[in-house]
Amino acid sequence: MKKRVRFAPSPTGFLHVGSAKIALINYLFASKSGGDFVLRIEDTDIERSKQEYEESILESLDWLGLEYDEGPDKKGNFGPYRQSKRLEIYEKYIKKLIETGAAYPCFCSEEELKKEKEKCVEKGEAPKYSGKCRKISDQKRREKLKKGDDYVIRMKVDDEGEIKFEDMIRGEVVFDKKEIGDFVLAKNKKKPLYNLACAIDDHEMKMSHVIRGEDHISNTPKQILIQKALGFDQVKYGHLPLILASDKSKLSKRHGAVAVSEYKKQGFLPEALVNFLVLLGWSPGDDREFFTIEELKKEFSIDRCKKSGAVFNKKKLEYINSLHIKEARPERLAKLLVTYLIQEDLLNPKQSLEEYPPAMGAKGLKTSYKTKDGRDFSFDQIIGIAKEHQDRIKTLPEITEVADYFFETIEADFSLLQWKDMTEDEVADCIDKSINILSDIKTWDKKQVSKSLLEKANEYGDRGRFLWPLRAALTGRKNSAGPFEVAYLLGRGEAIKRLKQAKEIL
RNA sequence: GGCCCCGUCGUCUAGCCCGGUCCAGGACGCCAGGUUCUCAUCCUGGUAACAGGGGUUCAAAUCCCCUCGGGGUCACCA
Repeated sequence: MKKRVRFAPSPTGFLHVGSAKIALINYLFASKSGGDFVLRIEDTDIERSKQEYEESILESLDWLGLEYDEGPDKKGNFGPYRQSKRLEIYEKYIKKLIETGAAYPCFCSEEELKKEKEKCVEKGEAPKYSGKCRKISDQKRREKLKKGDDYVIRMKVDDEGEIKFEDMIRGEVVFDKKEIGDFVLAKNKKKPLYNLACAIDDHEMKMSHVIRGEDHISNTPKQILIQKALGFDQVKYGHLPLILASDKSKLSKRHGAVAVSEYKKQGFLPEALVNFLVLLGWSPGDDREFFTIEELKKEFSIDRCKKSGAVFNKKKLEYINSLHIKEARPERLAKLLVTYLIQEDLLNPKQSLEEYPPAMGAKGLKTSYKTKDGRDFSFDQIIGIAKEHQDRIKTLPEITEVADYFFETIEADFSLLQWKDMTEDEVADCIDKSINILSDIKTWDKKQVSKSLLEKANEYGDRGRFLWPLRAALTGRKNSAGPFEVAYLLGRGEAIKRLKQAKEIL
């Protein structure tokens, strides 16, 4: 039978990396076997659910590349995919549960319940509803209902027996029924609560497996009880360990960045986050660590998921990110980097209307760039910079620190230009030679620039005597990419200009 | 506190099911060295763990029991 799994976030916040991992595992589980991956929005709590959160969750999922087959913005045979649009379905089942006697209305006030609970806690027992309203006679119940008394709907759970289920990750898990108590199914017939809606939807949407976080493990017996009362087939469950903060507690906002969107902003690549997340609790069984999503789709197996929680280690994320940056296509990287360069004001985009020849009759928007110090800068140059820095940055925004000299005026003094014990004359001579070489190059391409400069450098016993002053004059920095590449990417005009400028201060 | 879950280097993990090949392998981090005009990359080496205690066995990280430790959950939230 075709596997069907779901990711069921509630739109009460941005997509948390922990939730993202759950979504990812579901996605991979489905992909591996050609099954379906469904997105269901659990917005039964209308107070806390927000449209903007739903949108951001969808956006994050899209960014991560976790495409779902069915969902609120996709077609599907089991919709609607928002619980707030499925109220009639729940109502139907609530009626059925009451009719069959599996559930009953409870008229206890919240204050009453609170007192009862306090008593339990005092006695050192687990707080549990007394079952008081179970004993109300049919007649009295009808009267109260007629009178319009406030009530909630509770599930009848006897004290006898236990609920067992075979967890895909943990093996057999057993709960004593007497620990559960008569839990609330719905605030009223039109306001279902989580466990009810979830159990019904998992059945109605034909889920074969439910893979979710460990924090749901204690909800599982309740949902099984509902499914049994309604005569549903039992779903297979799997509870994944939580992502932990460095203090080993559940990773939450107080620990720092938790939203997927924040990691996007911080300059992590989606495939890197995915790669990192999957490694939190899963391994292929050998020493491989680098995976693309496509590889994971083939390689992933739920049997290899660990039971214990894993600490979110940002250093490792950065490392994984650096690996994926190295692998990324320079064109793509350049587009991504531009955002950060613009943000830091190193680059300014200029959009202009581009008119095609009248015969083609079209117009388009053309983007060109100017550097902070007002020079034209082409997208090809940015691609070159991306290529040159792919193995120098761990996250995208670092580009503004390591490549700023390409975009603004630089300053170099003698102490910077000097290599070891070189004199001012020697430095000046080296710069003169560089200017001549660059001026004489016929075709300005990377190979030619490198070759000509390297030939000269090799004439020195210590290449640094030529290369260091050159690079320092070009970049104004102690640390940077190599002089050939920088000279080439800067362009002949700017490179020579910078060299002449360096000479002036000598 | 009740219930449930978990426990291999600081962290992510392999090994555990099917005891010996494990005085425990890989990765991140950190430290040292090499390559390089510099930095980064890259390469080499080092650092560091079977939570503890009992069993079972010729042999235990691996099987059993107990203890300890950590986490999750106990809503008319999801």
